[in-house]
Amino acid sequence: MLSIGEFSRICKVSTKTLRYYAKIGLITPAEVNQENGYRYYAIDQLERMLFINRLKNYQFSLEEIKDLLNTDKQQAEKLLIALEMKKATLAENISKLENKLQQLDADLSNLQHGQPFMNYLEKIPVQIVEAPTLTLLSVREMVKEEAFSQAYSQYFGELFEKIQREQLSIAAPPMVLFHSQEFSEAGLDTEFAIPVKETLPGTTRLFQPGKCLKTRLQGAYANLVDVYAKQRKYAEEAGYQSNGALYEVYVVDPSEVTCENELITEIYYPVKKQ
Amino acid sequence: MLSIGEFSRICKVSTKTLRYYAKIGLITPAEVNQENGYRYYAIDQLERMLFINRLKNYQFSLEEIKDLLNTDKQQAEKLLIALEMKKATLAENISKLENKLQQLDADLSNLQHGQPFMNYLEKIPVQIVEAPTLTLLSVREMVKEEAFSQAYSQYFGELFEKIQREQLSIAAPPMVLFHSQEFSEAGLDTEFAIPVKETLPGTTRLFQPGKCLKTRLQGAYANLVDVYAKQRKYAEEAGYQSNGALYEVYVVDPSEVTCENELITEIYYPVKKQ
DNA sequence: GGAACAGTTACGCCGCGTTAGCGTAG
DNA sequence: GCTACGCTAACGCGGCGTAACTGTTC
Repeated sequence: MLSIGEFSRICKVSTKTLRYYAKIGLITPAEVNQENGYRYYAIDQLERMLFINRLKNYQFSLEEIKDLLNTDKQQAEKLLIALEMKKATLAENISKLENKLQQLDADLSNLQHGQPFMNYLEKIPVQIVEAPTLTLLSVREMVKEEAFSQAYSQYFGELFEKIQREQLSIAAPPMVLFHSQEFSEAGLDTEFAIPVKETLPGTTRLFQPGKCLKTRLQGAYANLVDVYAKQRKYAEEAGYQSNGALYEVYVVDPSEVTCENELITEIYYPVKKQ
Repeated sequence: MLSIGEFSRICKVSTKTLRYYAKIGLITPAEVNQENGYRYYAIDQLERMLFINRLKNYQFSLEEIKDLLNTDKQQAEKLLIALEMKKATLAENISKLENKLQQLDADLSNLQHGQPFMNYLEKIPVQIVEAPTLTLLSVREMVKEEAFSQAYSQYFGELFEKIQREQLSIAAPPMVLFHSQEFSEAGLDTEFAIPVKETLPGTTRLFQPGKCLKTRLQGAYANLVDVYAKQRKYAEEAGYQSNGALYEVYVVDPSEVTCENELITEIYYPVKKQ
């Protein structure tokens, strides 16, 4: 039998943590002295504790670990699935962090070349254009932000299939319209669209954005927010106001690009004079 | 002037978050209506908000961000330093995660080949050996766990320098002795040592571990804990008890290795019969 | 007059660390 | 009798989300 301190030293887990784990039922000492409440752990419990540490390392929550430990029997199966899921999310986290690191690096080199970090809004160019009228083949759905990239591939996949089936011809790169500019938990009212040359009543629709603020963005989608802000600011200063759904044109397809810096996106913000 | 909702939509920041930021003084609305308490933000504040988002993305805490925003004047300098530090910690985090991913993958493939994940303790081999007597050149310091790898390079660097200066000859790979097996905030009482052939009174010391449990570990240091546990268990079952400082021999130098799997470490646990 | 928006206060989340105040083992 | 170790209970942390209830704007 090991006292909580001894157990703590061997596993490199603080006594506070051990008491906490006992409280939440993750690992309870093999024996508790009834008189003084002292906890005593069996040597065999080391294994359980190490297992907990390992899973914790893999970013499992204590709740998940408890669950995995409690399904004693066919854990092999369940554990395997859980590990594979964790592996996926871990890999995802890593790639997100790598993107951030890349961006940070870009910002750093800007700064080192004397570019003022804070004035980037000034440098985003905005044009006023008469946007071309288009015929769109589209689907419109409520999409949550975190599910956007998944929705993107799904809906454009469907649209491209339809284009092939109906033997339509593509007139311009794919685009997305945001009908609500709300930022709510329900997600955004989003229309995925591909401009086509043909007009099929009931299937395609006419899109006439009219006068727009237009910005061409090179680089990661994380910079889109900057463009939105810049366009808002520009509109305010030039006496324009919003006139319809904001839309983006994906000039370079994200799936055909190795580095985010190669992405090119055009942002259109329909406006009218106040 | 933008209402909190409009501001929220443009920056993609929830209103709850905006109110929270106002409370902690990170970004306070340009104007607050005295009658109804409504917050109104200036278009110019977009820039500050985007800056906050960017830094948050780079893993700055709100406290740090506040600090960076408040040093208005020479922020360029300060910002640069802060960004470079963040870059370093970010890179470090990424590599830690990559190590975890690698380990997870190893565990997964073990599982898929029918190796029971939970029984790894059984598979760690323990020998009983009469450990050789050595002459050590060493430094002994209190080291916190998180600072171990830094201390490792620092102290072994000093020791190697000394060996060159004094023209000593190395007798065996470097090793580390843990005199306290306590796991406390003060750190561990750690002795970094290199076995040498010469004996210099007052400089080197004799080390006679005697009978030891010995385990050779191939792979990441994260697995060391498993070995400690296994040796404890083995000792208990075989009727041994601890007899002096546990020590590790770094057969393969961690700085000369690209992949953690190539590491080889020997763990010695001095014991005597009960 | 109702929907959508605004406000406040208070509590919850995770995974412990940190007092504070006390009893116990060796 | 001292020191190291053990106990409990309560609060704190970061960064908000959520709930509950109320008031305001359009």
